[in-house]
Amino acid sequence: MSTPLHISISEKLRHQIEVGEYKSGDRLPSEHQLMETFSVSRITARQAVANLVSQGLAIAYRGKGVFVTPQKKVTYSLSSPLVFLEQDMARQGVAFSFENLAFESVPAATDVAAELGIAEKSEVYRQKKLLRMDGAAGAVDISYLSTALGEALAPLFKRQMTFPTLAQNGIPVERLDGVIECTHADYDLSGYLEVPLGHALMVYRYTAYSRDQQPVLHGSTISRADRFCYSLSTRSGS
Amino acid sequence: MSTPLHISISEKLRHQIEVGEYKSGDRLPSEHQLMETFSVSRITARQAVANLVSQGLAIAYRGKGVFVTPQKKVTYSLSSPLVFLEQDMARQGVAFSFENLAFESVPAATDVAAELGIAEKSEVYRQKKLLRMDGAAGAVDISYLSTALGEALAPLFKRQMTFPTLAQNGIPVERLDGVIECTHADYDLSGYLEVPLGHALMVYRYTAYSRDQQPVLHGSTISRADRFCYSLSTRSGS
DNA sequence: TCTGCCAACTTGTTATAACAAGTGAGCTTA
DNA sequence: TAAGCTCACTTGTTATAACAAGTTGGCAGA
Repeated sequence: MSTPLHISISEKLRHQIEVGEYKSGDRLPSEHQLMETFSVSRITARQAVANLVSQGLAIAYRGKGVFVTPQKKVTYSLSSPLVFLEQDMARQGVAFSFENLAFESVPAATDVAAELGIAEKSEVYRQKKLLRMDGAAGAVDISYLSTALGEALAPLFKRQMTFPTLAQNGIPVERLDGVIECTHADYDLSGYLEVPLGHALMVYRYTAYSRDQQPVLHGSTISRADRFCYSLSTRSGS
Repeated sequence: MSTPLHISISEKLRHQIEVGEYKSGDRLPSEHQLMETFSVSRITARQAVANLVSQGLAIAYRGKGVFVTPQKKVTYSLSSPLVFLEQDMARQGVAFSFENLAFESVPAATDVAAELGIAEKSEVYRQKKLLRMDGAAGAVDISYLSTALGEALAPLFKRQMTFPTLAQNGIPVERLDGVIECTHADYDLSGYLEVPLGHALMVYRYTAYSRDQQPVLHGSTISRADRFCYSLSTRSGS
């Protein structure tokens, strides 16, 4: 066996949770029951449970047992996770505008598929944008953004693409107390989405260029529905 | 001993990381070395290391060792994580305003201290706000918010408290294409913060009330600096 | 010198064992 | 009946032990 026993067991339990065999708030088998069911030691059974707990799918209470993490509807609010680079620029007092280059259906690249948890080359939607910095010396293209959307998010983006604000290819920007604030009007998809737990929704990538067209920053944001509402992880490097 | 050995050991290691005794990318003592240093079994030494790994402070490589998670500057953007409830309301087309009730230094409650990773009853800053919904029938208090801030964030909030927009006890709200959008002017703390890895920064709590003053929603958001930029987890329930 | 193997060291997995500590049902006792 | 205790069950902590598997440096041999 290449896969460890505790992984097999926790994956089996995770599957049972996902298909509803164990529902929200249900008690999972005790360590002793797992030992007998899978003929493993307590260490292994414990490790399997620990995997689920560390991933937030279960909570353990001493003396009581291990329970599926109680959850209500998992809603995914669509506005904030989309605006990392834009917010950063706005905060630095940089005026900018966008040009939407493409919104197309493409096969998922290997790394994107891995991050979204879907099969390689399955269909994702890619939104490409050009970010222009509007300086005194005229507009300069400083960024290229590529957003890969999974199935769950794509329909909302498609609908949004027909909105007037997006058709104008620009983001309303206004000045407030000396701080330029992006209002994200074209990002406000005004809705919630019920999505599977742990499901990655979007890979958001950008490359920022200096004024002499040298790349100075790569970044990526993966938005993921977790047991609460959603989590973001942003990695940026030179 | 009330505190488990593996907790003591991982806390000691965490402290050594935080004071720079082990720097970013350094190799931590091996399990065998920890066994000898602290006179514990390998299970305990392993558990101590696992604590650090699960918190993102260290990464283990089989055959090589355990290393402090390499990190660049970890910057914490201050605007987005503060506006969950407010954004939700704005998206639903509800006009609202705030009243700041208090900004005070208080001892951390047990659960808050646990979430912030600080000692119980150590000092945190609590901001209390009353959220008013402005309906046709007049203003109704619908929410009570309590934000507990750790040491890292508190100074910025203190400075912010003197800003004119906050002194007016309201958030600028404006109408855009039929959607009321909160501009978060008083939340834009316009700065970055370098914070320790894995450090929880803020516990943001709110309770929403229906018009007949019945509580209908509790929520909490913990913002935490992780090895990328930051992560948010929001839990809401009835 | 270069190649290849091996030994030492590392973390990962798994088993057996014992005690600690929290929970809850049920029984005993007043 | 009601209070309190006990016991069975639960997870938490810790020890000893062995093997698996990945890494690295050194040594032997070509």
